[in-house]
Amino acid sequence: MYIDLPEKRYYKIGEVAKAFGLNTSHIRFWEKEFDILKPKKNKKGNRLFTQEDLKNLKLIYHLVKEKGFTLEGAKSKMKEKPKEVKGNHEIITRLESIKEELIKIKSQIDA
Amino acid sequence: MYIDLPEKRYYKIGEVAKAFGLNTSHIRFWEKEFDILKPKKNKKGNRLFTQEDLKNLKLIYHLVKEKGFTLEGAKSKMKEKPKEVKGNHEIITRLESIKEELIKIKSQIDA
DNA sequence: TAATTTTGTTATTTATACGCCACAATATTA
DNA sequence: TAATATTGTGGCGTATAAATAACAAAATTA
Repeated sequence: MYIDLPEKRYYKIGEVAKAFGLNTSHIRFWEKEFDILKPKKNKKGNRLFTQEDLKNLKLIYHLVKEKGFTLEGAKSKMKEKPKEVKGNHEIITRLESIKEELIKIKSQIDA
Repeated sequence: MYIDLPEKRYYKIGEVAKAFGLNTSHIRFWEKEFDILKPKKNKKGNRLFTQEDLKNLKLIYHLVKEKGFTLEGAKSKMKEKPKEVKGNHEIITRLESIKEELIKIKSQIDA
């Protein structure tokens, strides 16, 4: 999952969905399920996802799709250990991006 | 969950089910799902649950019913981090029983 | 022996986690 | 401008997962 998105202030639901390989209904469904996921809305009601929202979404994705929690399990995990969960997940995310970097460097050396 | 069972070598499925508040179908269902759960059988085919089986069942129960893992999530968690999972769970179990003890002691002091 | 429990297999039920569609409003592209 | 695309809300449909029930035969227990 998670194709890189360009850096910007707000993302539309379609971009977000595509980046995660989910459809927009799915994103909105998770939004109903998870209190943590609360994108702003503009005057017309369109969702504006911030980087922070993306982080939260990524966390949900991680727990549900990668760790194998039920939605309820993921919710209570986030409620009970918000710091641990968020902290761990940020560390994992950072390590993953470093890994990407290293792989790129390696491929350059090989070339 | 988990009413105490008397100490003995083997437990029948009915006793086990009652102790966990599950029905026997459920136990057999989990047995099919989780490789880790493999009670012996006597010559006639009746299940004989050992203490070790109970531990494993307790662990499954913990992950699925208390932590909120899907069955798949619980399986892969046990596969990927068997020591961590088992170790943690044993520690939790021991601490819980110590807690029980302490509560008993406290109630005696209060009296 | 009679009552209860257990067996494996299969069927059924319930719960979870979405997917899809309708319809309207707005935005983008040709 | 016209056609196409995107977003919204809301509701209904559904695939899969998870749990339970049903069954007759065999075993165990009282």
